[in-house]
Amino acid sequence: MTNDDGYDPSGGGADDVLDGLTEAQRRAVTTTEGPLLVLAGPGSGKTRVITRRIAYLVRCGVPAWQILALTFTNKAAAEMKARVVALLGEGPAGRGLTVSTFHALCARLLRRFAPVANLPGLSTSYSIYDDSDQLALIKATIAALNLSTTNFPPRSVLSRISSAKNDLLDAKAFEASAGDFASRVISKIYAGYEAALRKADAVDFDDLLLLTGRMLRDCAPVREACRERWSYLLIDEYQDTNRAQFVIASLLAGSGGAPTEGAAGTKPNICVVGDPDQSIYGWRGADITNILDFEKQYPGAAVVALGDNFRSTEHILLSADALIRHNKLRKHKPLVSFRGAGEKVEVVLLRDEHQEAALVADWLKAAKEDGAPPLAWKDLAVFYRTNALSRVIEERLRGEGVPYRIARGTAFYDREEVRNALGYLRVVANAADDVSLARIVNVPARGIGDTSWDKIEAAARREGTTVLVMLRQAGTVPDVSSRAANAAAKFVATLDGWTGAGSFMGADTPASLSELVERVIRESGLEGMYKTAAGVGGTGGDAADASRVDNLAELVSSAAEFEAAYVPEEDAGLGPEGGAGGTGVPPVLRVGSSAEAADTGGTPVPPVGRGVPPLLAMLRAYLERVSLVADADAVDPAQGAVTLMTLHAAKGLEFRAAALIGLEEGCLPHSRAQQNDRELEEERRLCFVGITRAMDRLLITSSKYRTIRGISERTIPSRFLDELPREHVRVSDQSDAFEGLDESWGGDSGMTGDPVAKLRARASGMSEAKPTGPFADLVVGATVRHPQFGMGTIRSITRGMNARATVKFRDVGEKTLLLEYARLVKVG
DNA sequence: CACTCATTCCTTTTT
DNA sequence: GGAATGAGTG
Repeated sequence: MTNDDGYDPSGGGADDVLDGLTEAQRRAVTTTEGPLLVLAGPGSGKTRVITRRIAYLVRCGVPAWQILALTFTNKAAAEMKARVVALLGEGPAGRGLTVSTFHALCARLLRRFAPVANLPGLSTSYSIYDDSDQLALIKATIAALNLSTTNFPPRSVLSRISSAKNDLLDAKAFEASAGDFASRVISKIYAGYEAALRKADAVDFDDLLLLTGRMLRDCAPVREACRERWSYLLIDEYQDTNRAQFVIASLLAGSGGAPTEGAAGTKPNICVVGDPDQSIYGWRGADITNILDFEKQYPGAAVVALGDNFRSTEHILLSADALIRHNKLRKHKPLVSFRGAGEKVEVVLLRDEHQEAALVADWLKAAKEDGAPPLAWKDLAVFYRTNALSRVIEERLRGEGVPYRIARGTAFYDREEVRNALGYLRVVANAADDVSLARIVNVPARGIGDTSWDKIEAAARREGTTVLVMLRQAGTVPDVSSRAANAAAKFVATLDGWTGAGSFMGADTPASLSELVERVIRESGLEGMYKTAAGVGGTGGDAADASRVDNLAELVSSAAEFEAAYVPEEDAGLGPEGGAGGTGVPPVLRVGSSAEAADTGGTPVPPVGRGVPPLLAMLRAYLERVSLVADADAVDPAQGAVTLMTLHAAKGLEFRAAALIGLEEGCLPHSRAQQNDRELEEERRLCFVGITRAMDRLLITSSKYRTIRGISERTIPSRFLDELPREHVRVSDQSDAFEGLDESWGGDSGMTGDPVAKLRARASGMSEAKPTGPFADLVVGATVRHPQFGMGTIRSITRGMNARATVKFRDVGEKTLLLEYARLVKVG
């Protein structure tokens, strides 16, 4: 992006990097020494400050390789790097600068230091498991423990484990903290899952952080090597860091993660940038106190607040400001617009989601035309809380011929066909990777079905070896049919053909990465499988399958591209440009160069590349890369279409005009996020993020009825609508427009009182009334008896068709019951 | 062993 | 309303 105005990269002094910055921005850039907290409000030029700061450091004589900048997304990292290069020029000045995501940095540190740091079950060719791999593994673990997936749903077990890892709790620590029965069982699953990961020489996303944090904490030589390499640390989106990331940052910075005391005397050059008001990943383990307590952790830290907003007009910004002021757990910082008053925010109440979609479509068209000059489709966006809301909008936009794209669309590397191909590649790179093997062993169907697999897998477990080893001797496994054994032999032979039986040498071994990928796709039968499904020649086939074939071809080109850019020496070192030679650039991050490392008897490690066939090394690097690219990286509003996305995906982006839909209780404060103030305030921040994405125009809609899971339900307008100041918003009620003239005909300017207030009052009055109809005596808090489960208390209840209640039973825990069948009896 | 039909279960998801 | 499992049949 180049909204960085007229800066001339050819200039040489440090001062030109400051051109055009405000006073506060300037302070954030030039306060280079010691800890610094930058509170960057929305649209305050945060990215510009970060990139200028890096350029300023370099201009002041700091070697670029001493600077480490950490982000959350690859996109942010790439943009940051590009903008720094634009500031410094392509020359040697920026050489060795490390801009990386947390996860990518950790992946490389682990690959580099796993052997030194004594991390059992982790070699340099470890696999990185994503969500679906994790799910497969956790299911297998639950099954191996003879537990049922109904009592322990894999997804929720996984999320428990994930949050434990985010808090740096390993299975043992988790067990120690496990209070109730379910938690103790989960701690067993956790332990089994960990063992399985280590056995497969694999880590999950959370492990990347957990293991790196532990390595930095426990292994002084590695810690020292990192601290020696990087003396200037910069972290973006700090409000979204979790406990593990916090510890990693603290250890890298050199404060040891110890509050106040331990840091005495040291003044690490750590600069964190973020906005507590935009913290929206608490549910994923992000800990907002990391940023709120920064000054406690580093006493005497400099603080710069960037509140000047260059993005949104006044009405929009002040609406957002008024809203966020309702949060209690927050540090206030003033928001000031530099873009003039602009138009008021439009709040419209609609009858149902179809009317809402129609209005949004009309509004988008009008916003496009009304702009001066007229806007492009790509300047427009629609935001919603949950993905399910996009469907109706999509249908309408399609019907009206408005081009749109969904920011979530399955990422390239997430597609089934691509994941299958990558599964083969993972098995090639890591013969212990049983999860990937399970995925692909019978895709396409080659006669090794579930029964044979189970037997071979059980045999492998008995022998304490990997499934692939057992597959090689499938004939000797009892009860495996000769047909399956033959199929297994053929499969193994194909695999060996690609790897030269593990040697990666010999005439038949692919000479390049792209050739390997191509052969895997062809010889595995994947290509043939999808071609058949697509109907060769295109007749009668499925268009989706045709695109699968294309995607496989695309994978080959992605491998070729990677190969072209790949430099083995850089892979061995750290930092994309930490290359060999040059002016004082350390070629490789090395353990054992410091005094302390020598004290602890740290042995210098051989470079990673040593002894590894080049093709294998390249494959590992390639797989690491593709494992770490995520959906959000693909969000690129550069196309000629309206962007539809969740509020979470919208963070960090901006649009000339935006529509925020579904402002209803239960939808924008989401029903699952109203348990406590912390959750509710995060919902409010989510709304804040949505509002502050809009530059010129903002539409907010709320629908009186919404179809949720197939049934139409009466809604209550979101409390957040009440919190928007009426001097900055224009409210209109169109929900009755087609229901006759009895009420508020033409009353869309609020002459007869505020429609939001009226509706909210009316609806909440209704919900407070005594429930009627069946089960009227069952209210939240009531004590009930169940024929099997005994006594309990009602935690929550939903009425209407299929009425359910969640009941906390004294003996058997919480259960959700269908009232129609449960025969609950109220007691007392 | 593979494919099809029914039953279940639903937030958000930077890596 | 819909995707994503699991059971059951060919």
